[in-house]
Amino acid sequence: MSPRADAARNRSSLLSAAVEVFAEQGVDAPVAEIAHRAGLGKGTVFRHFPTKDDLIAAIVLDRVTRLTELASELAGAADAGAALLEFMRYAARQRQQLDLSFLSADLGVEVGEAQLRMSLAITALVDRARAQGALRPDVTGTDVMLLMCVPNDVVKHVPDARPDLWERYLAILFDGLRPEGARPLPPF
Amino acid sequence: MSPRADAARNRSSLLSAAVEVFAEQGVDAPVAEIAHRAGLGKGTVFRHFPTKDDLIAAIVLDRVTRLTELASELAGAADAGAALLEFMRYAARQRQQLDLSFLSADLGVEVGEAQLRMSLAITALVDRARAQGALRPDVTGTDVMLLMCVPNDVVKHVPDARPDLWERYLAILFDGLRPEGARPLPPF
DNA sequence: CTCGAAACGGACCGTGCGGTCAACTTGTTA
DNA sequence: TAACAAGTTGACCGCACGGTCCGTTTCGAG
Repeated sequence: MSPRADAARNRSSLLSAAVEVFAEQGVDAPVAEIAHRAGLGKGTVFRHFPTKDDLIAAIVLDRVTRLTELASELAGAADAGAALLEFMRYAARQRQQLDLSFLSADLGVEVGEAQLRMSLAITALVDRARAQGALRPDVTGTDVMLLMCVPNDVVKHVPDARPDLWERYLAILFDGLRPEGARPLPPF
Repeated sequence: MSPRADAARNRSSLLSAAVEVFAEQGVDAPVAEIAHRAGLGKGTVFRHFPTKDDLIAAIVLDRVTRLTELASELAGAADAGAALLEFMRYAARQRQQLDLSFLSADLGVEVGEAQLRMSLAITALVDRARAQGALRPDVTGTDVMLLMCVPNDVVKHVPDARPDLWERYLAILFDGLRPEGARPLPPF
């Protein structure tokens, strides 16, 4: 049986509302607020997502999937270094709109598998960029995956920052990933 | 009137216990746990620190002050670049032991002033390093202050990481701050 | 040693949250 | 349109936390 029409509509309303509310108030925002924003009752939220973490997981899954798709598309670009930079820009923009850490906090197996797929796609991108000499030889896909959240995390600490301030720190970070003048790295 | 001897002792026990507990469980750890760890009653915590935030502020104040002192000492070093790197290493180690963000979250004026003093000391260090050609021309003290938390924040996302993994990301970051091969930075 | 003030302890209170449930409404299908 | 399953609702529950309060203990000055 496919879900009832209104149920499907409400589910997606809830997801939109959750993204909005989490963006404004952080993930600690009460579930009731999300329900209200979607014009629904609190019980409905729990009908669609048995637990608040399940709701968060659904959002994270969507975002991780998008990132994976972009990384895969970019894998064929001629200039892998430029492609990687574009990927990191997209990730930063996505994270600027809603800051959810999708790395820690084990949310279910489904998200875990999606994270793994993303990790693979990023590693492919990084490997090509490194092979083309756009990255220092000792940097890995895992490094990039960990570092790609940095620009937003940094900017979060400055109040009233211009919305594109993260570009500045992405630039510094990316210069640190380049081969020019790179000192050998401590081991993983 | 100076405080009673046992009161002073208990106050410092509470601070130690709070550092321990916050390090293990994060700042959301219940106050009762801290009291228990110090072998005291919950009421005693609130006698010394009217609010949980006041307790956190006391810890932050201590750590910011230490950083400021170190930065001041290092200001006279011959190699300002090396001095700055050492400063960032100390900051990372301190933050590894207990991860408290002392940048956001306005904790009282006292902490605010201490943050300002630290900002000044770091800027002095950075200015000297830049003048010596150890840093790219367009990087500022504020940049470094924002970025010095990065290595720990990154490592936080990887479970079971070797305790000195932050060194790797500090190295990448610092290479990004160096003048070699630096692209011009987007504005502040 | 005495005694008052300072410090302590932990039962207690209010609040806000995630999650439940049983009565009610609505979409769908035959 | 009848009738049932699917969906919705918001009052309700339990819990955990920050903070209060007052009876009790302890320090230390005289």
